[in-house]
Amino acid sequence: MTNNIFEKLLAQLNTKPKTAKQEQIVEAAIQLFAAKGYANTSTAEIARVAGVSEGTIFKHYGTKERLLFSVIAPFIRELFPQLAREAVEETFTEDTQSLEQFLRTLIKNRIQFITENRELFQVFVKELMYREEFRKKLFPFAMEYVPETFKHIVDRFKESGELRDDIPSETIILNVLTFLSGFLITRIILRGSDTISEKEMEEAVQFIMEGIRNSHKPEANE
Amino acid sequence: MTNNIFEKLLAQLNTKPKTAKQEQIVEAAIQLFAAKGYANTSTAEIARVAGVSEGTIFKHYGTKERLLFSVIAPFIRELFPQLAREAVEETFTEDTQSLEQFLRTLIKNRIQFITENRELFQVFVKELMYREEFRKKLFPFAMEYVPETFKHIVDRFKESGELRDDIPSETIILNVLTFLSGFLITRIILRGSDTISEKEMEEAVQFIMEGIRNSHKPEANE
DNA sequence: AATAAAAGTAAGTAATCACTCACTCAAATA
DNA sequence: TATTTGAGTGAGTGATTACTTACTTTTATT
Repeated sequence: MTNNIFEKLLAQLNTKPKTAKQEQIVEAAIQLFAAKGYANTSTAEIARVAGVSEGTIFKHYGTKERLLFSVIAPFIRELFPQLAREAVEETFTEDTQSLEQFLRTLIKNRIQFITENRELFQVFVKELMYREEFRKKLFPFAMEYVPETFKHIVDRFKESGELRDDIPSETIILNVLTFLSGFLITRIILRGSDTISEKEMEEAVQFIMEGIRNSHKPEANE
Repeated sequence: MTNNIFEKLLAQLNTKPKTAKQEQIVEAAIQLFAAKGYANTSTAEIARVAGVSEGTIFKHYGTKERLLFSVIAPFIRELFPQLAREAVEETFTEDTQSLEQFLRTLIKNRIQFITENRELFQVFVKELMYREEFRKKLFPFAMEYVPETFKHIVDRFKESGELRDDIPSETIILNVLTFLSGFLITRIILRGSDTISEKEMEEAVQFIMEGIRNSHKPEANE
């Protein structure tokens, strides 16, 4: 059913020549879906906000659901493959010196992208929670590309001794991603921040790097 | 509008003598809200699953929204005040010996509670994302009780030298909560786990305690 | 047993939903 | 210039929505 729609949309992304009204529709849809959620937004309201007839929406997108995927798909394409390839390569060659610097740059890069596309991120996360088939499509996708790209970087930092080698690389990557998803969801969605301060990002990097234990003072001296 | 509904429900929680049909309604609502989301679940379907007339739902709860809050409110009451008071006191007196042990016990305690009430946790998180007024009610509530209760424990572990004292207690608590929310959301909601393994919990505790940096080997020896 | 109050029901209601259809119009093509 | 094509329209469509109302049944009180 919904299985191949997503893939088809991802494939035909660049071949789409949008009309002016189509752009108005997409813009209105993003805004309304982010604010009220997909299920609570009617096609009539989208048409009204877009300044377009309701029929026009269905002329172009066929169903309400296909409009949703047309809106989300480009965001996902930018979020993940870029994360896994371009952004990493860029960051990695730029600041090869230290793990902490690499992590800091990468995190700031992604946080900036997401805060710039806050509404899309909101729509994406909310629908991710409601749609199992959507998750099933995306998890292998994310769980293949992301660790694949990070694995050799993690391994390299292990060899340099900067990264602890008593924990499997997969576990390390998973834990960092877990913290980051918590960070983004609480800040962008729950708190509704439109920006995240340098200080808060720095605290996050610190936490990922060091945890909370005081490892500078000797422990067994009591 | 919805402002005092939540508080009223929280207040009158224990004074409610539920009938058999009321319990069937609540059970059906939890199940359906968790699976399909509040907005995608009709009162007709709840009535059908509960084996009850649709009118009975409105007899008892008045509106669909009040049914939702009747379902969520007890969960929140158990999740937060217990977290902030009973569970902490219990854990703290039980294992006063080490920070790591305290953290481990507390985390396992909360993870167990949430996995035991997975459906309610799903409903809670999803609605939290869609309802701003709901968040505004809950954030002060959580941000008052939780740090208040943890503050003196964190301070105590700082004094004992087990917890790093170069970071404000509030930041430490916030970072731990951020990781935990990410942990629970990705596992319970996105991955849909019905249980979380001992191993995975242990890895989470490790990450919170130590981060990812290798602090055992000397860094400046190259 | 009589009465009152509460619990439960089934058939409504108006409003709203996603979506369709017959149509116009403008621009490209022949 | 004649014709085709695709964008755009707006008044529909039946289905579904949350909720109401008039009524019956069950339970509690005296």
